[in-house]
Amino acid sequence: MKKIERMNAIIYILKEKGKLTAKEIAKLLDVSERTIYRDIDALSQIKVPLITYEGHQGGYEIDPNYFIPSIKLTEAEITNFIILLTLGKELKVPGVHRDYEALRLKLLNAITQDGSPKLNRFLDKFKVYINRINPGDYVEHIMETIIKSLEEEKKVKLTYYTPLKDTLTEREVSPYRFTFDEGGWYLIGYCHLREDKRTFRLDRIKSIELLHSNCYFPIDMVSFENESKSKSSYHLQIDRSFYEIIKHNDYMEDNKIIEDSEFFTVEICTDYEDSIIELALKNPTSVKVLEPQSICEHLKKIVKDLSQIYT
DNA sequence: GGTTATTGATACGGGCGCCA
DNA sequence: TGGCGCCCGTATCAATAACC
Repeated sequence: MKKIERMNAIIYILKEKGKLTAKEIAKLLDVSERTIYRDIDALSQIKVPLITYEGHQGGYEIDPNYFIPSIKLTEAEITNFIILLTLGKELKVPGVHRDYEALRLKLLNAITQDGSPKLNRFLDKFKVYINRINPGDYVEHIMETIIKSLEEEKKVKLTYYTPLKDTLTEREVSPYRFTFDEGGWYLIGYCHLREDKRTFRLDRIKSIELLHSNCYFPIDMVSFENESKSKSSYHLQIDRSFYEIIKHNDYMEDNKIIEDSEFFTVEICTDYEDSIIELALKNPTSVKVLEPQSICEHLKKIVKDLSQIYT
């Protein structure tokens, strides 16, 4: 076993087994105690946080928080990580957006010198467009606080901006879920001020503080876990060739052709009602809403309002 | 084959805990 | 409090392996 391999092995052994004497480590690695002393010395020189206990019942320990960078990534894996990092930046994942450059450089630093420019050329040509909403800045440490609150099941205290009333309110929240939806990040939880479930857009949280008190959810909110957006059924008449274009879109995930003639008559089950309306408005010659009637009426009203404005 | 690095064996000093 | 055992720290020397 090479010295560097043995040094790694000592770290792993101490991480796994806790405190051991040089004699015990030597026995495990089948080398002399003296060799272990030299390895321990070498580890100390490279700032591995070893704890030494001298005397009776002495030995060596390693700081339990010491992180072992044991994963050697291939260039392909690094590329994938940087793509994910870029997605994280474009999705404005709190923290990732802020630390993007430092993280990107760390990953680039892990690949060969000739691999780095190649990857940069690719990244220059890699673009992600998230155009649903464009969230503002997040308050500092929002991500860390949310992660901690969800991990430890502790309440948070928020200062939340409500644009409709142009007001700031302070409220205690028991966080339940952290989600990304239609271009924005949201914290869902039980609001103790409103005594109800609320969804908080992250960029409207103006301050956040982790509280010591445990989360509380009323019994009738236990169904939180199984909650899902209610899906509705829509019947659309769609041009056959246009169907081929849109059939893999999100809102088409749960669709079936119920009549196959000059046009397809398609039943779609989705919670993306806005997308159905937008689809019908943008493509009147290719898409016609048949059901529900409420959507047809809604479309008529939009068209009527538009025709009055743009006479 | 010479040089350098690594390893093993041995010895000694000193810290620490236990115990009479 | 001092002896004892256990262990870490350091030094030295010789043997061996790796490298040029």
